[in-house]
Amino acid sequence: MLDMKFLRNHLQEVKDKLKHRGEDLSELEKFAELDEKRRTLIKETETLKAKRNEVSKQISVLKKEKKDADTAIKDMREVGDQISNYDKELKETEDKLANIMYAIPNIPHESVPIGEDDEDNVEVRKWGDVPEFTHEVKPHWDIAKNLDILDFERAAKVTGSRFVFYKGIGARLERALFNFMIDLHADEHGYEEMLPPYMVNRASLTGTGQLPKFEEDAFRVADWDYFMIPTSEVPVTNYYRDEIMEELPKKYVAFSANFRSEAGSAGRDTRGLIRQHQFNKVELVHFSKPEESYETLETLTENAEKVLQLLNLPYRVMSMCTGDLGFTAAKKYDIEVWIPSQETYREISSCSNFEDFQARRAGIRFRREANGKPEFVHTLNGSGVAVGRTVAAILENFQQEDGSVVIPEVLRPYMGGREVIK
RNA sequence: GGAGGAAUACCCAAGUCUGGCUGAAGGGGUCGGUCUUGAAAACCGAAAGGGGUGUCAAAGCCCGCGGGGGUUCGAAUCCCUCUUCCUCCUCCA
Repeated sequence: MLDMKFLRNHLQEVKDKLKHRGEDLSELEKFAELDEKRRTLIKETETLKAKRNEVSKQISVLKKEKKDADTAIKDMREVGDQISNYDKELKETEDKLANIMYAIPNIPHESVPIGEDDEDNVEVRKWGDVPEFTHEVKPHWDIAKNLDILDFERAAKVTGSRFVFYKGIGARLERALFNFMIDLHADEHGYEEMLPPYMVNRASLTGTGQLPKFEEDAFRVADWDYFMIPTSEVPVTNYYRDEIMEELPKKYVAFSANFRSEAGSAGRDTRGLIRQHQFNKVELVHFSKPEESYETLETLTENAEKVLQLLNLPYRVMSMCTGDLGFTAAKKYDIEVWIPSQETYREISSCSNFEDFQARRAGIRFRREANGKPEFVHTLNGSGVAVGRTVAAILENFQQEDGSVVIPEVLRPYMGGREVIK
């Protein structure tokens, strides 16, 4: 959510900055009028309330002195009716205004490249050498089927499409990966570890920006108004919702399963681990002071890259252009890992600075000085990294001609010393 | 699932029965000072306190005592409802 006062005073400027996002901004057109109406109504109702308070005190005095207060009481009865009329209209106006504010995307940072879609994203850096194979390159689902470590068919029977069973050494690989990632971030990068709830309430999803606009992307628990988390960003960021944080910066590494309906993705990545309704992810979440958040975004991204470097997986870092930023981010880097069977890089991590966009929605603040006014923190998060896609990348990048897969060295202690999956 | 109890500002905590200058006592904490080699403790002093409106800034005004609604001229206080936490019983990985 943007700052209403800022929007009021810089409406044209905001419009200019948002126009490259490619989002529907028609809601913004109604802002000025509703904002004006709101403030007019506030003035009117508050004038009446001040009067009522005044006269009520007088009534109290009259009664103590045993004088007649009937006229005043009668007058105030009418004033009370007027107040409730104004309040009703005010509430309607504020609800409309809130709907608009919740629907306006974040303002892109000045360093974000201007562009329409993923074609216009800018490569920031590239790491590692893309493997060259002398044998036929297989997709990870074929490799996994031969090794009997993933079972998509039975998952489809047991649940439905876009679910998977990890089996045997495949399950061990997944577990090894997220343990390795959590340990790296907790022990080497100084993150505090967290295991969050996998379901959250509506207020939490509104706080981080998934609601109200993107409800169709989430799995909702019937009869509860709880939602399965699409990322642990949601519970971890909302950990401090409606609080004034005493210590800043704070950073957490959280592991969770993530649940996404993938509405609108029908037909895309229908095979394999790339796009599942449920997948594991290690997530990095930062709460930072405003002036430090862009430095933090770089650190966060480097922390995520380190995972791929240690696993020896080739990747590139892309700066998302204005048209591909997503609703909530002011700036976003995607880390994309090389997937040999597709001869392309695929997103494995997304690192974003939301500035105060989420903090304003979620009411997360801090004090600069002991008695200072509370200010909104900046929130950031990034995958560190998506576990299922890492499994896919490992199977494909380290596949051997005989169908076996070499396990990256850093994972071997987590794999009971195994060097190869065969 | 059953029976009770509770929720007040950054934290603790009065006020609720008996509605009326209660931004809301009192502490803690914070800040400044005395003392001390330095600190702690003790003592002295001070400021501020969440949101909105307003403004260059402020003053002022409005809201505000877990959330929402109601009664009343007037609600922290009375009524309804929801949520969360605690105790006991029941159940349970």
